[in-house]
Amino acid sequence: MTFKMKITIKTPPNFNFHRTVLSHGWCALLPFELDKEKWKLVRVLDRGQTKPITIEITATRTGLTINTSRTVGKRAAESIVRDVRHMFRLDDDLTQFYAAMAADSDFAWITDQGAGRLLRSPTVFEDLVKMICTTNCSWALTEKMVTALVNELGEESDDGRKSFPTAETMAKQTAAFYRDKVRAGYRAPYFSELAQRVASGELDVEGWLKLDLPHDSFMKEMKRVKGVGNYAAENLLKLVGRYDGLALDSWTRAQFAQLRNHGRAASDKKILRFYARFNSWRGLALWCDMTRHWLNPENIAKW
DNA sequence: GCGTCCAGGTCTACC
DNA sequence: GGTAGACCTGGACGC
Repeated sequence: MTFKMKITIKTPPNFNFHRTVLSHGWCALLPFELDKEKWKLVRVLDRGQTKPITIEITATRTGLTINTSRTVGKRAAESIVRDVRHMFRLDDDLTQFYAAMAADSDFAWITDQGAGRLLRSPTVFEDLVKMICTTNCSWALTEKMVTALVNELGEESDDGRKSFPTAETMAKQTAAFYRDKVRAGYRAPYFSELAQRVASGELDVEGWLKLDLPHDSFMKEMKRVKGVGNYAAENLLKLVGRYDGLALDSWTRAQFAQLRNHGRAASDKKILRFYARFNSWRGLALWCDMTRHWLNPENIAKW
């Protein structure tokens, strides 16, 4: 497609575009699309009352370049910059994290490479819905559910790509829709209930970004959403900037066994003990540790 | 092609 | 508070 307008953003000195884009699976879920040959991340952004806009993000030595699918005014451009800063965690202060990692020879590569910024969606609502789509199923099914949500309910951008549906749009659909069209199975009623709670204002998930609660209370709050258990809540906590939970699932347990326990299964307590020295950063330390090899050339080809 | 089994995380009922 | 079984899909496997 032809891009109409270019916006640039300066990034922090330790920012690593590749590590952030491939920090976890979100770059492979619509409305993100990754061109791994050219290292371009495409994203459709919801613009509220107006048509969604498609942006293409690439990295330069000192910043990000954003090409947009149409020319926009100053306010819209500022809003796009806000969304990109949010998605790439450009305003997260990781100073203490990097200091802790640099002090441990096994983890110093994280500081050296500027890993640890976990890509997120422009809204907590989108991250929450996607997180529920990752529970209790294969990654292929997660992709299928998210693709159906975007294709069935998203709004078209200038280039025909679609945005992620808003809570208001999702609230209008029945559980049968999520079961039959999205193939969400038993999660179907969870989606309609969640969307209705958010759309009505009863549940303010965007407020989680500024919510200052102890870990256990925060977990309790997130688990009030049906379909969110320990794994989903601890992963969501990472996306709002809290890293004290390990978010263990079958994949991370298997990875730990392979990379840190001579191929033998380890108890959750043992995994917790291993990363306990990183205190409130332990969840992020674990995730970086388990995904270090993702940027090896032979692994990039698999994305 | 069909039937069966299994993995995956959360919910609910029960102890 | 802890636990067993149900939930649902898709892939692997055997026939």
